[in-house]
Amino acid sequence: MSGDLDRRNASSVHDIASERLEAIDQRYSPGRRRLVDVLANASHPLVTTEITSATDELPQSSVYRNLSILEEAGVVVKVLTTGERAAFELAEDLKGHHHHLVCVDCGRVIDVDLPDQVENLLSDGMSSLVAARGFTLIGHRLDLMGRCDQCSRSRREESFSTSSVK
Amino acid sequence: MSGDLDRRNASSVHDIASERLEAIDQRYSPGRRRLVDVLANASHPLVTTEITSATDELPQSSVYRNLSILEEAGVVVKVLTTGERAAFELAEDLKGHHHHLVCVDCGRVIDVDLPDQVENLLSDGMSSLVAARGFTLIGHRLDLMGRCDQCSRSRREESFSTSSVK
DNA sequence: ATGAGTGCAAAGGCTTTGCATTAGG
DNA sequence: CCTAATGCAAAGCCTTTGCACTCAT
Repeated sequence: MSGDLDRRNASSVHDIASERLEAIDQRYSPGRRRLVDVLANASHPLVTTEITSATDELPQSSVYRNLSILEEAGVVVKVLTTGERAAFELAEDLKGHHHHLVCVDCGRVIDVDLPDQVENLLSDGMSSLVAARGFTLIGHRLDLMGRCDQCSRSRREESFSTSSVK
Repeated sequence: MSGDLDRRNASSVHDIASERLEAIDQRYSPGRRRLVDVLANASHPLVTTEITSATDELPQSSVYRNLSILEEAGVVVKVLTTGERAAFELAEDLKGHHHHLVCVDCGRVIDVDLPDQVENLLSDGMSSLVAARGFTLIGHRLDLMGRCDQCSRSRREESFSTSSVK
């Protein structure tokens, strides 16, 4: 289901992005290419502020506008993790199928891969279950929620200083 | 990990909500009770507009403010589904552990339960994987993405009218 | 009476849109 | 040349906040 698509090299990402934009009559402009570049090099979904600061030659409006177009073209997807601002990453078939490991305290997100066994269970294994609800299964989104080392540590320190208050 | 907690009856939900608010020195006011009621009767996470229309005796500000307090108390959680507005549902231990079936076209969300086999795999089975990344596993969030009957149907109709354009 | 909770309205912040300018085909 | 893409600024929309009023303790 993923396989060879998981190992897109940098150039093919741009090629595909270009193709998909063409498919909806859009150009692969320098600004859009820049956005794809930034997202391709990120190891986690980026919120708009991260994107604008990483590409500060691009004005906010262009970032938002092009992100929206890239999303429409199926090049990027909007992902929602901790509950604050929207974040973006490359579409699954460009970035490779993966999941997120989210720190419930600081909101940090790390990309992770799951064993094939789990992936198969979540794709093939669930199709009948969703069919019973009148749905056709297309994919899944799994976030593993936890606490990162750093946050675990500061939590421990807190417990030391404050006995039980707050 | 869930078990008996999964079958909260209506009264215990309010009892627990009351307890948790007390725990952070907040009252279980009528407005807050109303919000819990609405969320308890929902079969899917509600966006704020759904909540305000369901409880139109409550002004927006109270809805937001109380939702925020209920969240702080651990009575409700903010969930993010398709990528637009924030939605709310009762906390896992009040509503029971479950997952979401999301229509990628219309954004409709339905609550679903997964087989124990899958749940176990996602909880116990993944802890070592996340530990390798320096995380302590707390839980998981799984959305099954698909297309609902209704959207599948309108999609088929589209294909009839337009040959391949757009 | 005293403080929490409420409601209205205004402010805030992220996101979108209008419009004139620039650039690619 | 003509349309798409860009940049700036203004507008929009969801959400938060200030402040006075009401209710419960």
